[in-house]
Amino acid sequence: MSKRILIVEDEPAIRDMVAFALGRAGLEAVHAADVRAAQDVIMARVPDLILLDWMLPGMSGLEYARRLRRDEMTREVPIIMLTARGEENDRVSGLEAGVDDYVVKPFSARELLARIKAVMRRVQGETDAGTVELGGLRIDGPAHRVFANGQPVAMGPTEYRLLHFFMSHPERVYSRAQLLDQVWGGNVYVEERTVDVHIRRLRRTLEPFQLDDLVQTVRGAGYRFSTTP
Amino acid sequence: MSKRILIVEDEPAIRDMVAFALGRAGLEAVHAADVRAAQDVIMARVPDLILLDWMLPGMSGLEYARRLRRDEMTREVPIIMLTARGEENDRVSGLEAGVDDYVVKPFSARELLARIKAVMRRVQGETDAGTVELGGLRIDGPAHRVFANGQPVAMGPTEYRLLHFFMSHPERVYSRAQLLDQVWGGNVYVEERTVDVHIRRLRRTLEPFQLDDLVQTVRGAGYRFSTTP
DNA sequence: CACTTTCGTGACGCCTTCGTGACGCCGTCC
DNA sequence: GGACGGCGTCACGAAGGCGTCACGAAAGTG
Repeated sequence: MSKRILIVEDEPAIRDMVAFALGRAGLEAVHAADVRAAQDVIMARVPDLILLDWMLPGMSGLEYARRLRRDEMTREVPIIMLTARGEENDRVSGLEAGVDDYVVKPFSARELLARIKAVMRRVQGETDAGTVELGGLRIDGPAHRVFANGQPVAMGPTEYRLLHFFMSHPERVYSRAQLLDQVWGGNVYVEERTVDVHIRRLRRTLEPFQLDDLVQTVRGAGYRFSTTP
Repeated sequence: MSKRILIVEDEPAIRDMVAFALGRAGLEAVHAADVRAAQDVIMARVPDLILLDWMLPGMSGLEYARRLRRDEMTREVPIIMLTARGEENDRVSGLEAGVDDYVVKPFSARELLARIKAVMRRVQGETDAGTVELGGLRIDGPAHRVFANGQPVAMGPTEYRLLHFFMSHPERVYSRAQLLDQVWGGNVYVEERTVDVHIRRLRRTLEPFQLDDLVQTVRGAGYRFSTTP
């Protein structure tokens, strides 16, 4: 199954050039002219990477990028924005909104491919299906439900996102700042210690199932989800 | 220990602007006017990120980037290049040479900081590196864990950093001053004998596994990590 | 064999980091 | 509009590390 790239771009010239370049590189290009069409494509199959034009009919690309980042399905799909030259402030907003990289028009096919390659290599190994099962815990992504030893568990939205992130990236330490980035989403302004509190709440809901030691503290570094104490 | 950024740039105007911006953001800026000076800085302590001017006296920045990528010490330090506008082909060569990102002059301090932040976060999450295995010891960098003969070992943060540094640079003697630079970070004022104490603590945690003689004393010179007594 | 230098080691007090309960705010649901 | 649940922040306390010191052992030095 080859990598599928979604191009959200309304200018036919660029779209065709990109599609041609991707095709030659052995990547599958899917094209959408606006946000509505893009959503249809995503519903059919979540792409491996999204090329997003800065200006879209009806909605700015930046706004759409934020929306993609909020959506559970597309949260971890890398996004490369295609921008016109200039507008540094907005480029910053994009990076802060979670966009992975930029390519400035006019760009060469060669540059675009290099960027795509770099971004995909960067996120490799972090691919994520909706449902995860690990160490007595199971998360059913589509159903948005958690089971501990087969028993359904109730928890708040933030706890859920935190647990989901941890289970998608086990055996790895994340600092409070990283968790704020990944779980709370790009640039919310929240105290770092807030993470501690939610770790506590997550542990408390897992306590009745003796699963609270899956969430481990690494002093001076952050937290880790691991099945081996 | 704050993050240390090395700026390799010969134009004083840009250098000062960058240093000022970094300082305000709580990052430590170290500056070098040419490649030779940069190497000196790196020898003192490997920086957390390198800002590299495209044109340098004596050597092109791209060439230097390649050299940094070949060197064991700096292989995994992210590099951001500062380039003049234009020359897309070369930008591609840079990405292929392992440069992590570009900032095009003239750039705003805000954009630079956003890029730096993005790159550091990216590298932090991605790196499989930091994983070392040597002489019965294994350090899992991402998981922030140490195994001795397969058994997990608990230790404090400083012990961990010390061991990690030693295992990344085995068979080589480091003076107490060098260890303070590399492990504690440049500008901390601590007694040199403090190193002794942490060496002692590291040995003690390795003792139960008969691995404590990996850390060797070189009288009058410093300490060494070696698999051959 | 004295004498000096260097290193190992245990103990101690301070400071940072983390866990935890409580509180107030805000949105949602009856 | 009242109740409720979830979230972010704070304050306090406990625990764990860390840096320093002092003393003794070991290794050079002459």
